[in-house]
Amino acid sequence: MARANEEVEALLQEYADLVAITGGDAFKARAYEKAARAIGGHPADISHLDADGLRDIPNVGRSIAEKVIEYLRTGTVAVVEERRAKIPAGVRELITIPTLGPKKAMRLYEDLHISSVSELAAAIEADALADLKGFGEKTQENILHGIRLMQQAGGRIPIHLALDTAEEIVAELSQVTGCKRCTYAGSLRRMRETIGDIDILVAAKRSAPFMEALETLPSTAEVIAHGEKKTSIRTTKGVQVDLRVLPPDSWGAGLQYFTGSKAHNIRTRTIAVRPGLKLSEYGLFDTGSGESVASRSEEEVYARLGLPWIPPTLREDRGEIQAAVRGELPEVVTERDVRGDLHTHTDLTDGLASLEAMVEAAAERGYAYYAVTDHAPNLYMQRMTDEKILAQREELRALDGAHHGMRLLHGTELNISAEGDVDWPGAFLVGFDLCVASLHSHFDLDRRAMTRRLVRACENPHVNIIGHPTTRLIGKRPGVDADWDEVFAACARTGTALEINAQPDRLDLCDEDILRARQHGVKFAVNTDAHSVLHLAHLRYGVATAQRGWLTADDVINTWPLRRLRRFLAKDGSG
DNA sequence: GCCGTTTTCGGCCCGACTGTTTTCAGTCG
Repeated sequence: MARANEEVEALLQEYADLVAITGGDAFKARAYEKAARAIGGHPADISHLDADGLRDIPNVGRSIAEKVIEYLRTGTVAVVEERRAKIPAGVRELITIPTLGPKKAMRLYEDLHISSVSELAAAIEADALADLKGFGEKTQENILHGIRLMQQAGGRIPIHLALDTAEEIVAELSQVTGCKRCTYAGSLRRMRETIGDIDILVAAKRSAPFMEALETLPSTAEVIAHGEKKTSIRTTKGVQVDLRVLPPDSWGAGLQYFTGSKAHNIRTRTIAVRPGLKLSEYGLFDTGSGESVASRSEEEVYARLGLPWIPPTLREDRGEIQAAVRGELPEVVTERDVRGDLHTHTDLTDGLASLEAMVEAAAERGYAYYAVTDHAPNLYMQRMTDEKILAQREELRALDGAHHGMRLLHGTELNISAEGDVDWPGAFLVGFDLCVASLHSHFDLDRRAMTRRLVRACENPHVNIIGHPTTRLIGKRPGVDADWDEVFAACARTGTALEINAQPDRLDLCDEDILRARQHGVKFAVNTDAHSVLHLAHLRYGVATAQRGWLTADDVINTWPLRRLRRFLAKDGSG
């Protein structure tokens, strides 16, 4: 993804927030939000576009195009700077607290001069909000709860941001003379859903050129520590990056060591002890002679311990070592196994790209099939109608097979009501090739009602996949409360797949839920829920999550040949 | 601020929930 697109997206979103906070025209704020999203999701690099080219992007008009040009030329936009001068950055941070929007943020700032999340938390603790209009007891409670949720993320960053940063740095350091190997390790290589800091490893004889290269990158804001073996920096986005340079002969041992997890490493080191070996980041050594017996590659190190190579996504000490010893490691699903995406949107509802553009992009990924699943009518803001979705079906049928023979499936994303019903009657639903059904409201039902609701959705003969099942947003919203074992059992019983939603802020189901669901014999669908062409590439995060849940290709319905998938979708027991 | 037109102005993502201001503003999906 072009960096300029992301920068401009962030800038326009910031301006939209500032307009909303300062009480500007709500439609103006929304116009900037829409433009931000459109530019962020635009497949081409905007830094090569002129004003006319920019205006060809939907929701970008003359005024915004001018501001983008101003930004690309000078690095700033005057009107944004003006608003920034009026509103401290911390005030904008306030609206990231769930249940706290621009109006309340502005009141807190104007009346109490609160301009950071920590100040707000302190003010509530000190009962300083008592006389403030609109901040009753319950509101304060909700805000504190929201702050706690944010703090639980604990400064960890979402995986996709970490991966983008890491890949850029790896690309840079790989160019440095003397670089034998370079990659990222740590929780990022294990593809955990959030990342604390980024570990980069280099294999080279001399470390200094790499340390210097890292310190002088344009994205480096601060050098935290500088040494011969390890250097730590903080990027302009506030992410800590640790670089370690290893002797080329230690590459495998170092990679294994720095990939972790800590618990996995403790187990591997313990295994080494019995045959008289010692495992460190420099190699596997014979305790008696001190001689290295393996270190060049991870495969070699694991093999010398009597283990097969273990995929990084499994290295969490969740039984992978024991499984490896027994020769029962799962052959985890890979991105290459996935034959199609079964949950995607177009600009008929809230997607950014046309049906044709999405289909073309999907075909370029080499998919054998692809489902379009726009929102159904009960998500009122999307204004779906029978006519619109049927017209889309016609359009889709006309495109079917036109791109590298990729087959198109017409679907929809239904809304599961509080009672567990979905949008259309069965007679209409039967016309779809597949139906995803998801929760979009009523997240706070009690456990029994929520469980019943989800089970009822599974029992609907037209519902094939439960989309983003827990509806959590990482660092923002916890998943809904349900008796998941009962839901998983219902999925297995009814032939309803559970989605592994690959959006990096969802990753829903999460790895641990997948492990549990798998015990019930549930099948899964790894879907991107793409709202733009670029989102199709988020599949990697969903696949990694599936791997962390120990899934094989056989567990994942969208790795299956179309014929087998269709039998599953028929939901009549033949799948 | 964007868009489409009924072309320079009026509509734009609608409806529900929540808490509180007891008649509705703020937030969310």
